[in-house]
Amino acid sequence: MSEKQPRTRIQQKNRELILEAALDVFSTEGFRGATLDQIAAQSGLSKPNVLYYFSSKEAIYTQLLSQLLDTWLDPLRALESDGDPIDEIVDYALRKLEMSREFPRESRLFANEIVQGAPRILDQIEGPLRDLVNAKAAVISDWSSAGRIAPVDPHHLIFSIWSTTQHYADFDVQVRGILNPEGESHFNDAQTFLKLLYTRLLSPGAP
Amino acid sequence: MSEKQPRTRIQQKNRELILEAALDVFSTEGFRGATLDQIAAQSGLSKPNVLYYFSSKEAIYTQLLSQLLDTWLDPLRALESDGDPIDEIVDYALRKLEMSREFPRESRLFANEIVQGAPRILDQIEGPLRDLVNAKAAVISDWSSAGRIAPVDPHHLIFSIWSTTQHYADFDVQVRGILNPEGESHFNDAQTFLKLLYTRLLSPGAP
DNA sequence: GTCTATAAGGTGATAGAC
DNA sequence: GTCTATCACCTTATAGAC
Repeated sequence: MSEKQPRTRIQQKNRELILEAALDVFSTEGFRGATLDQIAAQSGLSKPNVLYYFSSKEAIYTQLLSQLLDTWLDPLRALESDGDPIDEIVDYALRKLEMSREFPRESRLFANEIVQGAPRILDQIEGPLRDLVNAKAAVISDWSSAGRIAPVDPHHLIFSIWSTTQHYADFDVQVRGILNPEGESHFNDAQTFLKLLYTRLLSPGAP
Repeated sequence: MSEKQPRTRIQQKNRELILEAALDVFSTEGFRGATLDQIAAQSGLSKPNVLYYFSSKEAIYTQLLSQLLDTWLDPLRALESDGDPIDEIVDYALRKLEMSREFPRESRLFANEIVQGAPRILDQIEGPLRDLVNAKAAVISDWSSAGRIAPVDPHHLIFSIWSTTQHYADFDVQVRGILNPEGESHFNDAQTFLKLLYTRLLSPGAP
């Protein structure tokens, strides 16, 4: 079902070179916009050589997507039902923001895929992702019922955390174009803002 | 500087047919992913005929982009300094959400463009968009200083409104894949959530 | 394992008849 | 204004020498 297993050290190394280059190219050009020429040039290998390690352009892309989705959901998996509710949710948002800072290419790869209708990853969304989200939404819902956080729609809360945090990776060009920072990072301000946003939203005693 | 002016009624009609079809195709495939064949088929015209009305594929795309950016910013322009601060900001968010509901293709067109580095619209972002955002951020900042809303970073507040609202258009496939609605709309829940989110964020008396 | 050469099909754009 | 035919280029993928 998966790609052939790498055997030698050089095979392993070259496969990683290709995936690293492909992440660069696919994340900024999308699947259709990327070319094997670009990936080959970026990886330092020849085009036929790239196709020696992966059977097709699509094989590289789907390999990237599937191995990334797992890591991408780690922050949500880490949301625990036995912690302090507001801390758990705020920390989740901050972990997601940290992912946008550290792995913007991965975020944009997913963004490209989803904006274009998720033709190659829809199954994963309606399966594993959906289940995980529903499980965590139930946890949040319990906190809400118990009065430990202000009443809130758990699914839309999760969507808002995704969108506000991934925005700093996916729309990075726009954010920087507006804030016009000469190299300085806006992530600290974003962090402060998001902490405030979700603390105020969830603190009990709101309407 | 712009395209040739349409003269006859049939020219006007065909140009609109093409732009409408192009919006469909570009918004789901991105610039590189879209083909003239698709646009021609979708518009009901032949491929050479499409190129009779627009000099190139790129001409269609840039025409779409520039005429859309203007409408896209209308909700922000409508934010007035002499209204009730919280109402103004919440209403702005709701207007943006309404745009996502009514014009998801336009939202995705921009999303595709920005995620891929905004190669054809960066000037507009660093120019008119930046100026408008800074002007409105100043208004919000004044409200904050006057104690009429809780202290908040105005730029990141605007970013969060963009991201949370456009998410329902740009990541529509994901949202529906998770909520799994059999045709029923989730926009009402989104509306309730966003109203809550920004009301709680901005109500004076928060930490 | 890596290369050059090339096949095979797609794609943007133009020519020229009507 | 619209069509058919077609060019020139790009892109994925394979063949086969080394």
